[in-house]
Amino acid sequence: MADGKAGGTQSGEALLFLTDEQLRKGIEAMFFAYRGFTADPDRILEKYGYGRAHHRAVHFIARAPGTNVNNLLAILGVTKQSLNRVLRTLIEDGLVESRVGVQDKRERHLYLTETGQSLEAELSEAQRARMRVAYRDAGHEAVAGFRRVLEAMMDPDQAAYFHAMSKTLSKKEE
Amino acid sequence: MADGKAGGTQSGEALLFLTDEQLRKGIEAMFFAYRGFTADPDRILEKYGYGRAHHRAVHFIARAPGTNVNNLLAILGVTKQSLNRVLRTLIEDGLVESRVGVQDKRERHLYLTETGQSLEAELSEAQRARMRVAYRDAGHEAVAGFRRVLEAMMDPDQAAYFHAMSKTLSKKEE
DNA sequence: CTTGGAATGTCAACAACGCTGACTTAAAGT
DNA sequence: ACTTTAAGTCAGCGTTGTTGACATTCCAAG
Repeated sequence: MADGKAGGTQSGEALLFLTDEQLRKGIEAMFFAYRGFTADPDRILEKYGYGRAHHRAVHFIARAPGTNVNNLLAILGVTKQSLNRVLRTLIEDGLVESRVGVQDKRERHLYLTETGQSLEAELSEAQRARMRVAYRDAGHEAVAGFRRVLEAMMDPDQAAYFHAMSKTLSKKEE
Repeated sequence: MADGKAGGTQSGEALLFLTDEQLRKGIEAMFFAYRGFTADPDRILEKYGYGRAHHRAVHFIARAPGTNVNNLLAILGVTKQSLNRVLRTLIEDGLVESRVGVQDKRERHLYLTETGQSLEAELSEAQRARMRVAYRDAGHEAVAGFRRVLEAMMDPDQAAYFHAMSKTLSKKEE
């Protein structure tokens, strides 16, 4: 436990040889890759005076148009106050529209305006471009593995949102 | 460009079929997985009153004992002032030792104390545990793919640090 | 030996974005 | 009628990032 060179904790030896060193490399790969992952959007956001929190909000509103605030809160995993600060500026700047629910008037359904859609497109395109190159460089088998490991790394409840996301294109609006 | 359902930008069709939808899923997988990735360390850090910045510093000092501040700065990609604030508390709390260089006395070489090593071990063990489970669940082919995609996602200079990291166990101290 | 520049550290101020706690409004459920 | 839920707001705080300015120390070149 002192040096963790090769005799460290291991499990599942029957199937996988996982030295602490290999696991550490995986950890560092996540760290460096995530920085690359956010680098392009960060540069774009800076032009408009927004931050990552704005990007996340815009992304998931684009993904599930008409979602309400509570749902977005659960996906993003932040507090109401934190999201509200971001959402307010996006609404004030005319990127997001907040419509009062018809069935339940307490709820606000969120939509991107045309301006919002164009920012989202710009951010998304930059991020997808990087993913596309990385996917192509790595090959399609690598992509499948990449996705499998990432899914296994999520917290179960987070993973549920991740899977639901594909289907959340069904709008439960009014 | 309005909906990006299936007719979006594609490249490398000869080898890979990459719809915008698949790329978006990859992006979201990174988002949710990174949250899982940091969740365990975050809980531990909270016990001691530290944050992620402390974790990163401790991790890379453990990785390259005797590294100087400038090198750490380049790896972490933050400003001197930002790192210094974190480093100061770690030194005050007796987790990190800063030794004046012998060859060049302007440089400070950084080392973990025993206390620092034990915190690092606790953080690292938690994070490795999650990686281990994720790796096992995904299978070893998936692991190789995971690593390949992550590497392809890094900025070139970041990737250089990532690769150098393995060899930086060579101490250039005094 | 003096001087320029590199490495380091420090101070102040600020911004983004998390958090808690308290409170209001409106609408829905019971 | 009463309670709960959804949303928004205000105030305050902590971490971590940023600039800019400035001091110190010390190597190295003139």
